[in-house]
Amino acid sequence: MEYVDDENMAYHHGNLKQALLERAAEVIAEDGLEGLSLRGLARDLDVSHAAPRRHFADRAALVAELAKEGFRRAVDAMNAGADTAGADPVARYRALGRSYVRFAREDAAFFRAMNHPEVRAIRDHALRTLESEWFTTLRDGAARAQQAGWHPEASPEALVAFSVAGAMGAASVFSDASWSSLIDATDLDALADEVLDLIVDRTRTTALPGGAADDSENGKDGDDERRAS
Amino acid sequence: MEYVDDENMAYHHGNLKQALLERAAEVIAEDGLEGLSLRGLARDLDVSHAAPRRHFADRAALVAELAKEGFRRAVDAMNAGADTAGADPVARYRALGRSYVRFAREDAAFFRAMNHPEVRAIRDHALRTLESEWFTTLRDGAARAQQAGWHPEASPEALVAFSVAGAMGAASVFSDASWSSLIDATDLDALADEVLDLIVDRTRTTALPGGAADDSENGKDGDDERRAS
DNA sequence: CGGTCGATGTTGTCGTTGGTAACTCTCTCT
DNA sequence: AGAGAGAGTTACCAACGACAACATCGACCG
Repeated sequence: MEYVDDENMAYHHGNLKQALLERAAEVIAEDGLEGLSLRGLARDLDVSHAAPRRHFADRAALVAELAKEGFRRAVDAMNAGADTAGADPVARYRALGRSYVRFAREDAAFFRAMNHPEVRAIRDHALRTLESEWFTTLRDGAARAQQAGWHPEASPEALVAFSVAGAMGAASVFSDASWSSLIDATDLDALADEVLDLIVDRTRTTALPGGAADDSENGKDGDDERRAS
Repeated sequence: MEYVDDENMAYHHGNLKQALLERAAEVIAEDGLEGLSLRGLARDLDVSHAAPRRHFADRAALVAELAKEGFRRAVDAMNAGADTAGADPVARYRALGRSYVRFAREDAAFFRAMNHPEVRAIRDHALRTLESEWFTTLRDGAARAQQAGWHPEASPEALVAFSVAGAMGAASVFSDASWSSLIDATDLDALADEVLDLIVDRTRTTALPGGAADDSENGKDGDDERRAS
């Protein structure tokens, strides 16, 4: 089965599975998940309508695969973002959220797939595992931020629920053109940063005896990357 | 056309339109929007598969009608909630959010309909108007809270985006069993209240010279109703 | 070198759904 | 009484997901 390297082959498509996933992401980016059909994908790739079945048991399996990739990308982006934010747990936590919102905006097709009700109803084990991995990433970030003095008065469960709600809400609002259009803003990325400052409110951080949270005063825009859209 | 009063009539169903909407809400509550089909509704109501067409041009029109009702209920609930919260704009704003989350939990079928991607893509004028009415309710609440001293440092646009994100995020998380299951909590209503306290952080309210915001010290649980789930 | 075999793709078919058209029944109004 | 509108019915079509049976290609093995 190792005759695949890069390009197309005669009868066998060569890498139909990957091609299906890529085309599906394009379709979702254009028309949303509702506009995705297996037969449509097959047409777009010039294969027969039953060809996709060799690679995905059903439509749900295909979109589950996209959602899984989405969770992987989200977690990677969040970890990478946190790592560029330095050592302060609160700054790292904010970068976590910032990277997630950015992921939702840039990889909107994957974000949509992950959060579509139709996909959320899928009980695929690998998918749920990746979802809980994403959740754990966010939860641990919140816990570490709290240990560093952020919102010490809040219960850990409330803080994690607040984190999920804030991350999901911000990502949804800023990745959905229909929501953004209600908001009067020219630079959505800058606005997203302001919203993140309201979620990760540094004034609610009490300095702790340990010196780990000391460099939190490099300003609210401590992250090094700025987008130029 | 006034032979309709309460119950069924022989050949004509009598109030098929309302029956369709009610049954549709039930189906959505059970199986989500994905499980809703016009033919299924017709079967459930013992009418022919084409009967719904007399009342709804297509499936989108039916679910748009549900979504519209959802926005009406949400706005009503939010206004009613604010009115029970007294005069302090910050308390009113918090009650606004609290009522919205509560609406999302109690009228989950309508909430799902309002926020389903398939419905969000509908360009129905009345629907969009009601959506923007909901948005305005939230925006005005946030603006008044800010005028009363809440988050004076934030830009109005950021504050409204933060409000939408927080409200949508909290409502989504607490109305979706699959999300709630990730969070370790026994009393979701109490947890939702804690999350609301994190969103509407009263410690970020600076007392203003005008006395309008003076009675804000009736505590964070100033709302009179408590749910017993 | 020829044959088997599994992976991959194709054609054909079925049931369900949304959507449309043409027809029928019932009530109302003149 | 009869026209006409409202509401429901039957019949039909296209698209889709799913499934089964068949065909083709390359790999591997004797």
